[in-house]
Amino acid sequence: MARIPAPERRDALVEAALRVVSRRGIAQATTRAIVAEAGMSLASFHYAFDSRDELIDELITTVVAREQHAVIPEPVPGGDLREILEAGLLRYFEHLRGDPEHEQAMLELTHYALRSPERHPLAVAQYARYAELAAHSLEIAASHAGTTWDRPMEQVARVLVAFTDGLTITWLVDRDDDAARAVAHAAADALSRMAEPR
Amino acid sequence: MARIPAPERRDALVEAALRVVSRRGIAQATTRAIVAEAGMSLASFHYAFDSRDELIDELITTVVAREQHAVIPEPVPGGDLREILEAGLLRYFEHLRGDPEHEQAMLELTHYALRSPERHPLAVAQYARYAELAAHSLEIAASHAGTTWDRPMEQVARVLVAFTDGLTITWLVDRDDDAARAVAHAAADALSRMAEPR
DNA sequence: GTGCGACTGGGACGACCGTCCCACTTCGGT
DNA sequence: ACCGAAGTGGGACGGTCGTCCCAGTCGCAC
Repeated sequence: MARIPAPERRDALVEAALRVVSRRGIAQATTRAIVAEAGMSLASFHYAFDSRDELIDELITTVVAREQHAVIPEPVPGGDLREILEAGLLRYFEHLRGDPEHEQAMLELTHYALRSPERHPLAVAQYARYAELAAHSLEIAASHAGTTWDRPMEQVARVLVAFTDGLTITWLVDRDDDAARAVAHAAADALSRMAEPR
Repeated sequence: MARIPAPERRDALVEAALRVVSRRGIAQATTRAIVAEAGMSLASFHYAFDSRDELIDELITTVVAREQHAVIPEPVPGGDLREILEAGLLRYFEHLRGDPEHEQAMLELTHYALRSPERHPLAVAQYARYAELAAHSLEIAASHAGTTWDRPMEQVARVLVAFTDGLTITWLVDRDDDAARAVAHAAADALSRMAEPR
């Protein structure tokens, strides 16, 4: 096997772990499965990481830091706030449809982190990151629509995160595209009513 | 040990399994942990069930059939539709706050079912049940408010389920009561705009 | 009361888990 | 050229998992 410095091997293992979690779930993401996915031997795993827990923690941290599927990157030309928000939510939905396993993996990682006190902060950080991305999108949306949020943006962002999450889980279960679009429509409606014309 | 007929033992094991899953997560719901919770010996498990998978399947089926935390059981006297819906969502939120582990367990069971093709229908049935309960609540709400839904109720119910789920996960992560109430408010707002005066 | 089917308990099985050990190979600095 | 550090591979460890076996015990129909 090619000789790879430990730091690079850590990265490769994290990527392999993400693929395994996405494809088979976190319960199946054993050291052996991850190592096989990365094409390494078992010893290389514990040369790069002290433990599986350490890898999972780094996986969550990495994937959260990388998260960028901003809900509203490009505004609808000439649209009002509600239309811009809905377009953003639909854009997220298309992202979800394109890679359902990734969002499923993110959700599983959240629940995994939620189960142990020392990992709970990772889940909190994950959703704080979501809220940050949501706030950024909302800022752009309001600016393009010429409106101002009628309460602290963090609160609006939290609502958007909740709506997005609800859309995700329900669609992952029933794969009902029309229903998901209805959720996006309703969510955009509710959010747009949290703003006032500037 | 007391002699218990197999059918009753099945029930007791399902109840014990639910407690274990709620308290420690489905990954920790091993045959030994469940049997210890139920105060039985390991052999009794496989006398009542062919396999752990069979128990988990029955656990999901049972707990879904029992699910009843209707979102809007009692209408607000004199309130309009939006207020009734918000009161119902807040009622659900109080239920969630009272037993967070149960909702966390339900979510974990969903993700567990989602991971194997033969169990996927269980998750679909779970969310179909949620939608059924939601539809029932919406029916009551609309009737008390003197309004009619402007689209098939199943669609409105699906949106309510998504909103409820989003509220649940985000609150389970950050335990932010005010944020959850804001989600309830926004969700009620969006839903109420899917109805017209009768 | 006796027999037979229902139920119980303890112990064992093979498989798989995370982790570790150690002899070996390769590489970069001198 | 060499030497220590860095990286590699295979195999083994103890532990836990789901499952199974079997000798034993209970309760009920006759």
